[in-house]
Amino acid sequence: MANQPTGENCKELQAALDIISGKWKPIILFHLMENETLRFSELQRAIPEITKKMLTSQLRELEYNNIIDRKVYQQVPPKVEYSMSDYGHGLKPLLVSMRTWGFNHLEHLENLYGEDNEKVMEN
Amino acid sequence: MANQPTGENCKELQAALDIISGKWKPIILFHLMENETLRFSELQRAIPEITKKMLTSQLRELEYNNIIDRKVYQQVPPKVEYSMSDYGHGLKPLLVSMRTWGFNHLEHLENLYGEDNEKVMEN
DNA sequence: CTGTATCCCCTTTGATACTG
DNA sequence: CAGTATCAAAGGGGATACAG
Repeated sequence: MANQPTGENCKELQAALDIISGKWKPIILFHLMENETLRFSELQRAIPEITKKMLTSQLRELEYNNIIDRKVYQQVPPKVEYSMSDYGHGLKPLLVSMRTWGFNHLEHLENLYGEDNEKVMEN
Repeated sequence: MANQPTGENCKELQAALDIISGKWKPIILFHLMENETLRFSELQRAIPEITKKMLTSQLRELEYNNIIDRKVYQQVPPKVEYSMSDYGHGLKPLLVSMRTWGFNHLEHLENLYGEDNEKVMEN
């Protein structure tokens, strides 16, 4: 997220990529798009392999970018709910377009390199 | 590009992201979208900060994914031309959508956090 | 001119323990 | 429950030298 030279032309594209790229952001976004609101622990259960640290940091980035809302209930034990923000819903069409293109691309790669080929591409 | 858990749901989205994310791929793609064909050295001049190693590896990935074509002229000194493939042109609308969203998002961030704020976000 | 081959660094991600 | 703190590992990216 720091050093992107990208010659003045595509800093906008990079801005978009910063939101949705990363190992966990896509799946977090999909869960929040499908679920209205989710608690921290519900997200953890939905994405079992993620650590609290990563879940926290990715949620914080999305919140900073106003894609999601974070609602804290002042109670013990704590309860925090995450949901897409109004603004964040504007990201949905883009995500859907990307998923569609990606779906077709995976098919395209199969046609090129065969059925059960995992992307090997060593070096 | 390796370990993406992404729970079966958004491997398609990840597939799309794999193509266009990375420090150099967006700018490489934009240059190739604007120029029909470019030689290796022309790309280097267009993106002065990139090293040969990175330029080579990113071009190879794009070629592997059939986004760009690589044409080698068997001559001395060597001459290699890169261009978007027919298939690769199908990526253009998506890239444009992302740039548009990113443009608006940068504006959105300005409204939220002020004019000359670089994204600070420590921690 | 168009690359490869090494070696090094830095950022991102992960494991684990601790806290209000 | 919802995090933070600390330390370690991994992978992407960079500097430089060499090669066909």
